[in-house]
Amino acid sequence: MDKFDKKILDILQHDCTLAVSEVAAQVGLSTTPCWRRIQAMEKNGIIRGRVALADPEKLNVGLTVFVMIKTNQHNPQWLNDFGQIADEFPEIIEFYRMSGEVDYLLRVVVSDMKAYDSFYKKLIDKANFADISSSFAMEEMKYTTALPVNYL
Amino acid sequence: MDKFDKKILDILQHDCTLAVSEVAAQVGLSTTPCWRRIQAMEKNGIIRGRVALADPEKLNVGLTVFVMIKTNQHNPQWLNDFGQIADEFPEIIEFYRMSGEVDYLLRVVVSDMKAYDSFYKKLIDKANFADISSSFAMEEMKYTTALPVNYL
DNA sequence: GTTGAAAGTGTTCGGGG
DNA sequence: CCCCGAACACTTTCAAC
Repeated sequence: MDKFDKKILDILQHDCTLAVSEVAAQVGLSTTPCWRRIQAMEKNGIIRGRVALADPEKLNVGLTVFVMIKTNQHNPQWLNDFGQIADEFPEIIEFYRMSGEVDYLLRVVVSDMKAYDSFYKKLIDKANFADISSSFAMEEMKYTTALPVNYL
Repeated sequence: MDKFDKKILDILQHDCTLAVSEVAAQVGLSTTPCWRRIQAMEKNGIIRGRVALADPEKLNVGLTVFVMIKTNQHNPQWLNDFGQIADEFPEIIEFYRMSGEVDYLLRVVVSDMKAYDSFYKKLIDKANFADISSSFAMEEMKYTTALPVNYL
């Protein structure tokens, strides 16, 4: 991972529709080596994939809710079960196991409060929690899928 | 947004490297109308862009921290200033204005605890907070950029 | 909506320095 | 690392149904 790879990755993390020749020009390489570097990063998994990003408002999922969950069943079985449940809900787009007070944190996207209530009921119907609390996002100030490349 | 558009969008949200002909086959359309639908969704902003996704571990930003912030300056000026500060930090990849107890929530990615401490110091140096607390993610159970298409 | 086809562009590699 | 170049695939349109 030299500076060329970092630049290439930074560009592609913001826009992957660019032609390889265009990327090459921006980083100061010719097409062939630039293309080879991209191939390499795809092969070794640095680049996980390329996806289209959709507009939440236009998809009618403008409400983001963070759900903090505490459990009293701290075993692999429960964790595994809950992981599968989370996979079934397309509304759950992020899901972390946490340290500290809260055991799990979810980011959920729905259309509105009513839809969230409906989601909430479905969720607690499927899994058992010691405690669950919801925090509502009023505004998305920043959202990027581009990871910083300067910790290397 | 009929069922064809939903299917197309769902596919592209998971993989946008597919050829239009491939997408068309999967949704049960021929290439031309499928291509037209994609163009339309790009034009009206349903599709915001196409990006490459990178692997956090391999980029050395495997530690996700959620930062909960309270302020005592509830005015547009402070909000605007803080928004600009957040933009300057590539470690801040998500940033929400919240309702309830917490005023703002950040998702921050860094390499390790030491790097987070360094980030933390830089952050509180630039902005003034009434209260700030950090929650650390132990494990990323689920992360997807694909929004659900069934709230339409 | 469909098919088929043409033209332009980018990819994906060879082989050269 | 650079350049050249050729084969191929895909995109992008158009015309006709």
